[in-house]
Amino acid sequence: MTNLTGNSRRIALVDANSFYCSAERIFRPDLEGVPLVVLSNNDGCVVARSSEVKALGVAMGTPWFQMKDLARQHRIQAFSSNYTLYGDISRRFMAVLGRFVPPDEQEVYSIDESFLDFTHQPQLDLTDTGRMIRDQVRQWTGLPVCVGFGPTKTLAKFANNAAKKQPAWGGVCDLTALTDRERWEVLGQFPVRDVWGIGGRLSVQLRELGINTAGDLARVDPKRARERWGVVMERTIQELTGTSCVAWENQPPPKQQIIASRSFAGPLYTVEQLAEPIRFHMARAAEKLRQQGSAAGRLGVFLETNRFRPQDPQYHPTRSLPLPQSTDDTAVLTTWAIALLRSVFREGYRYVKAGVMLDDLRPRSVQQGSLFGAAPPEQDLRRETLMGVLDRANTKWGRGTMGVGSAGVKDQSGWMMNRENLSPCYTTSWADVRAVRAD
DNA sequence: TCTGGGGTCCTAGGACCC
DNA sequence: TCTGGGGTCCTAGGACCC
Repeated sequence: MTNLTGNSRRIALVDANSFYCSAERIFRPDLEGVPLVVLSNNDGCVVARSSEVKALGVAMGTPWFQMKDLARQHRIQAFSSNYTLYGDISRRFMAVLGRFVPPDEQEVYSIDESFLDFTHQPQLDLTDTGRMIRDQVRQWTGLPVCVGFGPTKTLAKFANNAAKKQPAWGGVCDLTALTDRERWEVLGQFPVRDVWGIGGRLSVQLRELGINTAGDLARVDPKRARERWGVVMERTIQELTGTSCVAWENQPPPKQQIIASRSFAGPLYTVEQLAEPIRFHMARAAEKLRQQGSAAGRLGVFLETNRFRPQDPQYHPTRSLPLPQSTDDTAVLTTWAIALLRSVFREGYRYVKAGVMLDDLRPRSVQQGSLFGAAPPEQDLRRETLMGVLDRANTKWGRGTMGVGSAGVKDQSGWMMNRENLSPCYTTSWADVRAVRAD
């Protein structure tokens, strides 16, 4: 039988429980124990469920309108997603975790998860460390978290999932402290679907082959798995058996693609109507582009009809083009985006969503000048200043304060999203800061 | 009537080039 | 009858993640 800890790394994965729900509860202690969901943009579907709602059998992604009866029956509280709040809570959470390891031994993996590498602190008892992390995060941010330890990232993720599912373990699971036999036993207790990298489709295929548990998968020959499913599956199996294949990324790599899109509040029908959200999304995407110091070499636009209404004629075009010169200029990008919109638009459809994509991103500093049509340097400089002013104004006074053309000013009533149950921005807006009375 | 948004990697086929 | 090899770009789709 394979030795699961042939290498001696000690990796932790810390993950907040029902992060968005827990973030809403921090400033509403009265919601402790109350069934709670957080909804996606447009109040469309459930993206976070408190444990009470999970116990009711509500699946992730359930459309909100389909569960309104259930919600009334069980007095489920629903919040529109408040990413300003969650982003700020996340920063505080990550800062607390950063106290346990040197900076390059923390990898912030997502808004609510972080890897920590304890390999270079062999003196620590990991189960004790896990408990300390839990206590400190709870005390300093109010978030409940679970901690998993393993010799690879995949096993650390697995341990974290195990800790969440086995309340008796007290929110901490250290696979590195177990004997080989115990470890295989734990792997055998959880379905293969719980393994990082095994989604709904693959787990069905695996089960048809009699591979039901994580332990079964760990026993599959990686080479044969590669022939059948590809290199990703091969790496997953190697990680499960203790061989590290997933790189450590303490610095988030620059994005290779930037997308901005939204469903509309209601359907749109004309190219003039669609131009509004396209301008708006292009402004957001270009802002993100400038934030990471990149310029885009390729730009795309896509439209969607409602795929849940088979009775409607369906059309979901996407078209992109290489730009003559890579740029981060909102006005230039918007002009091309509108041209693309006009080229893909067709009359007679009920459009429910539109978006833009920026690809072929490169650092702005090494941008190649184009032989033809390049702007003279002083004009480039003026544009750069203009973009800087625009980004600062939108940061300071709110998105949509300033835009190019009509991106920030026109009527947004037809397509701007619904957010009926938005909580206050307790930590980022002075108007929303909670008052504590001393009497 | 109402069904999220933003990413990654991998594969495969066709066009085209030398 | 015999019908290269290797590379890029583009598009599309499939799978996964949070």
